[in-house]
Amino acid sequence: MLNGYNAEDKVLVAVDCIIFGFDNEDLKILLIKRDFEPEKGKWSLIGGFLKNQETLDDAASRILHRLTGVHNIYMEQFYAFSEVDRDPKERTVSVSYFALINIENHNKELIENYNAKWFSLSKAPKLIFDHNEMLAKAIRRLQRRASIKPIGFELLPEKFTMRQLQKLYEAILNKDLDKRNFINKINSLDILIKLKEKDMTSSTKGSFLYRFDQKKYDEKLMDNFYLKL
Amino acid sequence: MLNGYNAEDKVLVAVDCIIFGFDNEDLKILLIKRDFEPEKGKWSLIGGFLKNQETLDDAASRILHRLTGVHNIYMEQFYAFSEVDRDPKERTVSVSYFALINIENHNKELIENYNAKWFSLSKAPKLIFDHNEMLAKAIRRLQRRASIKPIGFELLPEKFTMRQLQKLYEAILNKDLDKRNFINKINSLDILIKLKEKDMTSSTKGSFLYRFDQKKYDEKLMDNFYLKL
DNA sequence: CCAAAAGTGTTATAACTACACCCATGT
DNA sequence: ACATGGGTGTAGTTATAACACTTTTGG
Repeated sequence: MLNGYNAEDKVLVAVDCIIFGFDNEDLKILLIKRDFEPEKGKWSLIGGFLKNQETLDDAASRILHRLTGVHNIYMEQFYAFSEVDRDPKERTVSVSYFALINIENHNKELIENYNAKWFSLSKAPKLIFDHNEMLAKAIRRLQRRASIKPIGFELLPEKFTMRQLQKLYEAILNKDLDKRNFINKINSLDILIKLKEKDMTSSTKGSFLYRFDQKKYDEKLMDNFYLKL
Repeated sequence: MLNGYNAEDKVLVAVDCIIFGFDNEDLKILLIKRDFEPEKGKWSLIGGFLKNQETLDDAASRILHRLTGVHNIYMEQFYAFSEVDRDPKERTVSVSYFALINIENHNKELIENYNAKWFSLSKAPKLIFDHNEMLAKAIRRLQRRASIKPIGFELLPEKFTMRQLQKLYEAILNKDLDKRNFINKINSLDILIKLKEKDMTSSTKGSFLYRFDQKKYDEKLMDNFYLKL
């Protein structure tokens, strides 16, 4: 390596992850009770520091894996927070990621060992530092993403019912949707496979299960869902 | 200050700015010819390093002001780039901002002193490091922003004609728009003030000038322009 | 036979797209 | 008188929003 930019300041770079999950009713986030100073014992997002030899994505994956035991979690970087005193201990810039995880599909013991807990969005506690601000921004980003491309399947089990999907979107967008309009809209996207099986747990009649069709989705390149001018 | 997180790695944090301008024909970006190693003499985005006692927004403002002489430039943080070897000299994480500037409204001498130059997007040269990737991402972000809220007035003089505005949107979205539909759409937003004056430079008939009405815009809280489900 | 959730279509309204001619003025 | 860019309206199409009843079956 060439000799560096000596005169410049170096700072700590943290990665904080907003982990969203869904329990068929509410949108939830995973928080940990912090076990070191400062702010020991307070609720916090899951985070860690960027190492010299990894990218931010690497760091986020590492942090998510350490807590949940799961690899290949859907995640997306969304903002760098940099108030000078945001961490009272030392100047730290934090790059935030949001992640979507199937709430059934992670290592419960790991999470318990980390003093982690799922909270409904509406019941989230006060968090350390600027983490509430991060959370608010993450929710807005998730809402936009969900309106723009059919994200969110990551939050459901592999097979799911229309009603589950609708409830998920209602939870993300924080408003009620009309059942028929929702189904028509989803069907018009033509990215789900309707299975022959039914889920019998939610009603006597049972409701058909669907799978997300990644192949069809990729073919359609659903990237331009924006309001067109 | 409490004593720090000693075991953690610190890195350099850079801020790189994609500065968009508009000359009534093309969307342009401002680039500088780099006058220090590595990659001396190559074209580059405008950047600098984050200092210990400033936020990322502060750093971006400082960098933009130093180059253009202008304060209060519209800017928006959009992504942190962190490939380990993106800067061969030293490990650097770069947080990118895009900025919109009225191309007439900056200090031309300053820009010349910095070896800076406006390039049409279609004629942008190869840039150092990962700056082409940053540029591509900035363009996509700008396009989305322009579809979502009436950004872009920042790129025009205070008084402008409908035709100028249309050309700007055509340049941003990189496609032709229908004159009548465009005007109807803009008028339906009801955020412009039609002035009595005409601009006589572009035609014999002259065309009416408009101003952006910040107050009306704020009242309307035009934040939910997204595809609704 | 009834409670509980699933499933299914139509109509009214709003938004978007495509499209062509006249106007004003300087040269 | 003509060349140049400015200005204007409508009709067809598509997307969205509002709305209520029937089906299934376990208890």
